[in-house]
Amino acid sequence: MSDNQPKKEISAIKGTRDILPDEARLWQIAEARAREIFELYGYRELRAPVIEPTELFEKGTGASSDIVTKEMYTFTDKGGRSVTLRPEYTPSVVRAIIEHRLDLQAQPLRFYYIGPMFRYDRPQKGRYRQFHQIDIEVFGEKDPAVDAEIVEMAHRLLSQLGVEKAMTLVNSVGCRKCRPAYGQELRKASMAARDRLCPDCQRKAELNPLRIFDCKVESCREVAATFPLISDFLCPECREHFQKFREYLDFYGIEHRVEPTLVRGLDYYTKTAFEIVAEHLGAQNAICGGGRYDDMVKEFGGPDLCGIGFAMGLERLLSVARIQVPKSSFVYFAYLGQQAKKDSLRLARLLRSEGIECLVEFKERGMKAHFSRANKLGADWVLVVGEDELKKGKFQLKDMVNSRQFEGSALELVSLIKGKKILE
RNA sequence: GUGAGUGUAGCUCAAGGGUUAGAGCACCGGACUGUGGAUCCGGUGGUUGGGGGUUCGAAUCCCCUCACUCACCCCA
Repeated sequence: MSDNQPKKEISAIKGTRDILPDEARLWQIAEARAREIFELYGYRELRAPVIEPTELFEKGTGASSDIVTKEMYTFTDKGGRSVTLRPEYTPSVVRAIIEHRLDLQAQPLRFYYIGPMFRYDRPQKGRYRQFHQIDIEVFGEKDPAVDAEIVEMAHRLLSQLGVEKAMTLVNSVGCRKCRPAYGQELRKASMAARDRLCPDCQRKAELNPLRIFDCKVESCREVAATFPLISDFLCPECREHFQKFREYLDFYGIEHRVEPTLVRGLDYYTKTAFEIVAEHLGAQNAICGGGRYDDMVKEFGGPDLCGIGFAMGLERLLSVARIQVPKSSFVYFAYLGQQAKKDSLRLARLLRSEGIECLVEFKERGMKAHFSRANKLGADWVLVVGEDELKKGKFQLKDMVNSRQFEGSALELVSLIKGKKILE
């Protein structure tokens, strides 16, 4: 035991942070808007645990994905089970559907959830180890109209939160019938051009040729321009689905750009993949990402139930949102003496039961100090409780914004405060 | 995991080898014992991220380490 260890202050662990009250207010508003909007479209909240068996993600997210291979918070619990803090939400919902036979309910099923996710990444702007997602999923609806509807719903939320210049990128990644052929062709092309690629892309040619498309090196871009595109390989069914999806987007008046190289990092997507990107977010500019995953439920041993959904990153969303915080108003009690303190406490109970926020501080102060304090705290009203008031049963109420003062009984002042609240 | 940048008071920043590391804001108190914001005065607050080295002398120069930030990778 060494006693000269450098004293180290305990701080939040890397990639996590505290959301202090001023900021938490913005979170509350954003979350409330999301819930309101999703409920308008028939979505209902489904809360799954933060912690799940590790195999859920190995199977669902994909054993070869970056998330599973190097970004999961995985540990062994006291019972010897391997458990993981969820890095994403979709596999949990799929698990819940199968476990509770939710597929027996009338379809389509629509769920939403808001909560923390965990990924052991190196933190940077817009990327944290504990981050928060707004997640929605629809099960049992094959019609591409629903693909467009969730994009439209995402845009409604963004516009409610004052997010401007959000660009929608769309693609179809095909299905198990048509995608493999494309993968082979792309690999063939990239391997053939290997010696003209940068070292980084030479590695990608073997591991994930799709990533060569977003290399910034000019020579790589030239090479990549000659590569085949998924759009030329889509089977008739996928092609039609993608076309209808885009028709519905046009129907909704949602501007979008086809991004033939948009694949998303998760293995399970089929057909539709999309992303919404925003400005001023730095390198991590995707504010929302989603797509269709028609095979996942079945692969988990469940019924043949198609799915589609998206996730929005709350941290990223809030960094581009412009949220008006409604002004709250409260009454500060300026009392003089022990008796008045108790009367203040009693009056505050009355006002609170009328829905009025009250603050009675326990430290005794002079009248000047009370007002000074009330001003600093941003009180809208100061209720003066002193000997004179107690004798008369009438109190002085000062409007701190207009510097006007009123006198009245407790009930008269209640209606005065409530009346003003309604006017605002 | 790789690379770069930054670490001085709660916050924003000075001091660039030379007394006891300063200022503004914030906080607490006073001028002002029944009425706020302004002004003035005073006060609390620092092992200069941590450790080692060079030097008569280190916040300052060197090495190590930690933290934060941004980027790569990947993604929300």
